[in-house]
Formats: sequence, structure tokens, C-alpha cells
Amino acid sequence: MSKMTKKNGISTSVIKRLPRYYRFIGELVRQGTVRISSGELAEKMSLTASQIRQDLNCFGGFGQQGYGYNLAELHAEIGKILGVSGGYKAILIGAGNLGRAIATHMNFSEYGCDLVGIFDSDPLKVGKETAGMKIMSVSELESFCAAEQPLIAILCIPKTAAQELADKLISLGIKAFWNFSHYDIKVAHKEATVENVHLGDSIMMLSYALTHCEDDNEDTE
Amino acid sequence: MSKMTKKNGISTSVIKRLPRYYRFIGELVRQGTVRISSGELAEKMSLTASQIRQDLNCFGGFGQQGYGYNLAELHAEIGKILGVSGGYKAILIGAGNLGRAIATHMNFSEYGCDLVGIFDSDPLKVGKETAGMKIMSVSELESFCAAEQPLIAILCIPKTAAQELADKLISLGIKAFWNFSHYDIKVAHKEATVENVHLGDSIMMLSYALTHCEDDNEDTE
DNA sequence: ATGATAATGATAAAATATTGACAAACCGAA
DNA sequence: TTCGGTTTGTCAATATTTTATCATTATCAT
Repeated sequence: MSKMTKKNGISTSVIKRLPRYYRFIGELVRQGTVRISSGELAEKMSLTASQIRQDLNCFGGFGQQGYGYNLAELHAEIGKILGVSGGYKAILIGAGNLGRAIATHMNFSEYGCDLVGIFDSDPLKVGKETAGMKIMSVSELESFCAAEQPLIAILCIPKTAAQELADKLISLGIKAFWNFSHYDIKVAHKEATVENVHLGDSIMMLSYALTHCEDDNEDTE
Repeated sequence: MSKMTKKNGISTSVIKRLPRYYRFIGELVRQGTVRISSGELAEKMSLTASQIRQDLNCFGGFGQQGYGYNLAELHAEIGKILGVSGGYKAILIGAGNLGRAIATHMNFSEYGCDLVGIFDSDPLKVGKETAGMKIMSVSELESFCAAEQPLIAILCIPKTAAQELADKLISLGIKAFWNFSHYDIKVAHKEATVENVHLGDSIMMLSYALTHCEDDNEDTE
């Protein structure tokens, strides 16, 4: 059992595809589609039918031979696996441009989360209102966490502050980090989950692609 | 030559690791470190030395046996591969919370890009100033692209508008999309590169982890 | 200069992930 | 109810990615 596997035996390759399945299937449900075959879904998602069947089978057989998958049921099942009804309390630290945008832009409840507090270290920001709540001082973190027991921390802070704050938040009971700082925070094994969102890394992939797109010659099978 | 390989024969698995290398190595250079061995770097990045050597060797041997890698040189080389000096012109469409945050928060030049225009379809937003430039109307896109010839489009728009706009932008010469809309845009093969940033997918991974973290029992090798 | 030590680059092996193939199961119509 | 057509779940085969090993080459102290 190695790097790419999780305790339950399901590889992270599979897990990482789940939100995308959830998104596509949700859209189909919204459009009123009732059922779908792995082949049709594969077509829509640019995957192979085999992969879809194999992925879904990691969690049990949701399909019916000769029929396909019932979309509403499948959507609910994947949602259950992902924990989209978890309602996990989240706090956001760093009410700069990005932090405020995340706070207002994200539909947290849709993703199993509930934003319950926003914090900043800048006295000028403390007290101001964003996303319908007052920005608190980071000095209030301790008492707030003791009272509310949030599990998720969203870090929109400079990289210099990231690791220290993460350590503190773990001591306050945080179990998951959504990290937008330009720094890979380190946590002790199983202390917490970290999801890094490195926007810089992401946009560099475009620079890479543009820099190399002239080499588009051979694509021989 | 299959799914996970690019024309030049370098797998996307490798490419996707490059920005992270660039980030770590850049930090070490900034700290004044001159050289490093694959083993030390592996330790810092939580990778194997083998993987680092193999990755770097895809682009040629930057190291010296018995010595290791010269960090400044390595940083420059990876930067060159990633195209961080490309200065590719980018436009941003959708000046909502997220769009404005991206515009002001990202240090584009650091990543090989140059934000040259911001657009929105809302007449109330057009004319307002963000990130040091006036928001333009999407109706001006055509003439603007003809004049400036940007290659990158950053989409911070609702999913309902995404595909249609993407098609239009391709016809205006856009070759790369940084897509924040909750929709996987489709482009014809080799017409353009798409980098999807699905923040919803990302945060759901945390819900998943929290939902399943009780199953933390066996981790038997 | 020389030898002990260190570290790469390359190759081979192991581990994972993806795809293909097919029997078993189901649907739906007659 | 039975039969043809469909589609899953599973297993086997490929392909890819990651890790381990090792010979070769360089460094550094003497």
C-alpha cells in the first residue's frame, strides 16, 4: 500500500475524479436526464467507459446491466461519498483581495462546508464586513475555535506567515487546510489534510504550453 | 504515445511537477543556498531523489556527479522550460469578486504573463477601475484582440456563458484559457490549451477527507 | 596527483493506473 | 415468458509512472 492509496484502499487517482463526476452528473440531473450509460457519460466527459465503470465500482455497483445508471441516484451516492452534506465549519484567515473573493464567491454549502468566521491580522480590516460577517482579529482565533470548533481553515495569507499559523491552527483543532498561500504547508502525518491551490503553478502551465506549442509536429501513434 | 504524453515525449506528470520545483528552488536561491543534491531537495519537497533526478533528466543533465545541482542555474533552466519570461499577453473576462481578486492578487509577470485588459458584460461595471486598468465592455473584445493580440484568456464568468465565450475567443486568436468558471470548456484538438481551476472540486476534497478520516485504522505496508 | 567519498544519469524493476474484453444480468417488446 | 439487444461488473492485458540499483564521473582533502 503506497503513496497513491488511501487507507480504504481507494486510490487518490479515483478520488480526485469524483468531484468532476459529481459536477457533470449534477448538471445532467438538473437538465432532467434520468439515466445514462457509461459509454454516453464517457463521451460527454472525454473519458473511457471502462474508466467510469471501474471508478464507480470502487464504491459499489450503482448501475444496472442492460440499463445503465440512474442519474439522480448516482448523483446522491457520489455526493454521499464526497460528504457534500457534511456542513463542516470553516474559517478563513486573510481578508485580502483573494480572501474576500473566496468568501463571497464560493457557495460553500454546496460543497459540504459552512463558512463561520473570517479573520485578519490587519487592525484596519478588523471590524469591516465581508460576505455578511464581520472580520475578526487573529487574536480572537483561540477563543473562537474553542467555541465553534471549526474543522477547516482557508489560508489566504502571505507565505511567510503560513507555516506558523498552520501549526497554531492544528493546535486549535483544525483538521483540514485549503491553502492559497504560495507555500506548501507541512503537517505531521494524519494530523490534518492539506489541499494546496497554487494559482501560480496553474497559470505557469499555460506559459509552458504557449512556449512549446510550436513543437506541434509529430503526433504519430 | 498515449494520453499522458505530449508531443515532445515528456509526460504531463513531469510537467505538472515543474512549477513546484521552480517554486522550491526559487525560495532556496532567495535564501542564498548555492547548491543541493537530489537527496536534500527530495527531503525538502517530500519526494524521492530518484524522481527528482528522473524529472530533471527529461530536459537534460543539469547536475554534476559528486556535486549536485547548482540552484541558480537550475532555477533559470526550469524557468526557461516553463516560459516564465514569455510575457504572454492575457485578458480577463468577468470582473466579479473572483475576477477582480485574480487581477489584483496575481503577480502575472512572475509567471510569464502580462494582464493587458479586463472585460465585463455588466454596463454598471464597465468604466470602473480595477488592478490599475479600466474595465471594458465585452463588445470591445473583438477590436481589442485585433489590436493587442493577447494569447491568454482568464475566464471568471458564469458557467452558462463559458462555452460560447470560449468559442468566440478562439476565433479572436486566444490560444490558452485559464478557466475559473464552473464548467469544463471544450476546445477542438490543439486549438488551444485549457487549464481548469475548479475551486469547488478542490474544496470537496476536504469534505471527502473529513468524512472519511475516521477510517484511519490500518496503514499496513 | 591520487584516492576516498559523494552524487548523478541511466537502466531495470516494481508499483499503479488505464484500457480492453467478455460473461452474466437486466430491460423491454412481442 | 422468452428472446434479442444492451450494458454492467470483473478480470486480464497494457501502458504509464515511480522507485531502486549501480556504474560512471566528479569533487575535495591531502
